Amino acid sequence: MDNVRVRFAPSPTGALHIGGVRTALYNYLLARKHGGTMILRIEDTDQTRYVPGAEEYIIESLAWAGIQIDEGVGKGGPHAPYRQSERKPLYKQYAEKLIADGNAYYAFDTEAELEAMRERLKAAGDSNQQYGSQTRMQMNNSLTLSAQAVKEKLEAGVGYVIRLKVPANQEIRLTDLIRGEVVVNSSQIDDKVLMKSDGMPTYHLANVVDDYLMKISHVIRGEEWLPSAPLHVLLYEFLGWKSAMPRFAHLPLLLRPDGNGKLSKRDADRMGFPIFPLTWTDPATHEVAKGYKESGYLPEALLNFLAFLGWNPGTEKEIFSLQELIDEFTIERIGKAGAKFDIQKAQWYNQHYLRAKSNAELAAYLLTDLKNANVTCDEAKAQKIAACLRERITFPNDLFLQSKFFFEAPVQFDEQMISKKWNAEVAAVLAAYGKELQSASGLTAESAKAILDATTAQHSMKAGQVLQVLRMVLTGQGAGPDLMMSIEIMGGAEVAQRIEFAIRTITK
RNA sequence: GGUCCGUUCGUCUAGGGGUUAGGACACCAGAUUUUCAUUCUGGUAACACGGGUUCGAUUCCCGUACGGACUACCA
Repeated sequence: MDNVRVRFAPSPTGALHIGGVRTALYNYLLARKHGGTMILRIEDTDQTRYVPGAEEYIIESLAWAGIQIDEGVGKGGPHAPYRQSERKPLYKQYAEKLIADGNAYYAFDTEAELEAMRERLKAAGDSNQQYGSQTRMQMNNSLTLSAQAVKEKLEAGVGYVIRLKVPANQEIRLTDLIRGEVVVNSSQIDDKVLMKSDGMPTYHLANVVDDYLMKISHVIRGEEWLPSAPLHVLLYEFLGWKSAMPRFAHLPLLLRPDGNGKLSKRDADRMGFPIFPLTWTDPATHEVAKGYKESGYLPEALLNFLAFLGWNPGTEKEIFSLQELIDEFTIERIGKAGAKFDIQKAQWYNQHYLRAKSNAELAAYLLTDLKNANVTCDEAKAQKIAACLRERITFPNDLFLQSKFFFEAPVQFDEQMISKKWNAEVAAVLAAYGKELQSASGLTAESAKAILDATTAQHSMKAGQVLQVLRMVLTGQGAGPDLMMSIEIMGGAEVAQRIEFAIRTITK
């Protein structure tokens, strides 16, 4: 496959949905696999829905995820500009060519007239109330008006749109790389607006024109576009670009985890997982939606997870680096059915990639959190903590959460545990152990254990009899990482102090 | 409603005319771990339904059901 040119073409109406990230990823994988070009085009033809900051957000999100753009907004390239609003003057000539060829027409219908038409058809029991071959001759357009009248309206500045004149009863075929051949009868397609009354093209015209001009080889987009794909095919035909038409691949949708339907922000909020790659603050409502990044997801984990939502290599391997994904990716192996979004699997991937990191890398996460909490800790200690916590974490932040007891001595102890396990004998052993540790030099997990064994033996006990209490005394918790390692990290003096405090508060 | 798309364990999926229908996540159990977690071992669990075609269908075809997308001067 040579000259693969793909585009990710979001519209800046808000934060980038996680499904959009997957669409971008698949585009990117195909581009990289074939040494092609990944283009970012911003489809901002709807000026009323423009959200400030959305474009920057999209660019930052892709950058964070590791999806690199070769050409496009924020990057430039031979087909600049890549923002459709800036390409506005370009589109009209194509619409006019369509009119000149008799494939499109001016329409002057007001909103009320359109509404009236739909009502009329509905009342007549018509199954589809569309502006098309059945209805266009009853409407207010350049097909029904005299050339003179049209000219006058245009000159008078009467608002108009340009509509595609979709032929009646004609089979339109397209080959979708994922779904095979799709056939639609043109009578099902309405006379779509190509140019809006504000002079902007609609998505349909803009995307076809731009894909052609930008020499796009593959259009990989969500399944929600499949119904309008035949319309796009028609446009390529009318514009005389049939031979240059890109190949289509309509991706299965990302579905909500429970029940059915497209994954939405509401579902994500309700179930407590992010829907956006980066934290997004809605400029209008100031509502904040936490992102994957801020929630502690690693980009490599997210990408691996996303890649497998609708695609798989056909082998049993599930862990893929971005490069491996690139090497293995093929459109043919993309599934047809929608995929329910399973956040647990995402967490599993995250845990996996987190564990693959070195203690030094994990320590860096911990140190950052510690610093934000105004807790001082040296690198060596942080690395030791990372080492004993690394098997227990899903997110970087867990390191901080689970290591709190290292920096903060417990102030109260579980009543149940005390009443069950605490007695004078245990207190005596603990007191003796604390004393031993205080004087022990070069304390390690091994020596801490040896001393514990010796101390308990002196009291005719076994280590197991006091370990749970010891953990409670030292950490305030009933469960946690290896206690002897924890003691090594805390140091003899600190341990002794905590034991002393516990004896004082519990026996009182 | 209409059009289009889809349907293998709870979830992501592999597979494909004859298989003990495979893996992963999740879940459950056992082992290890003094705890929890990890790790290891094992387990529960699926071809939506009905007709064809065929010696044989989960796989191919047709229906049905169910689900989804679309049906704007939104993308």
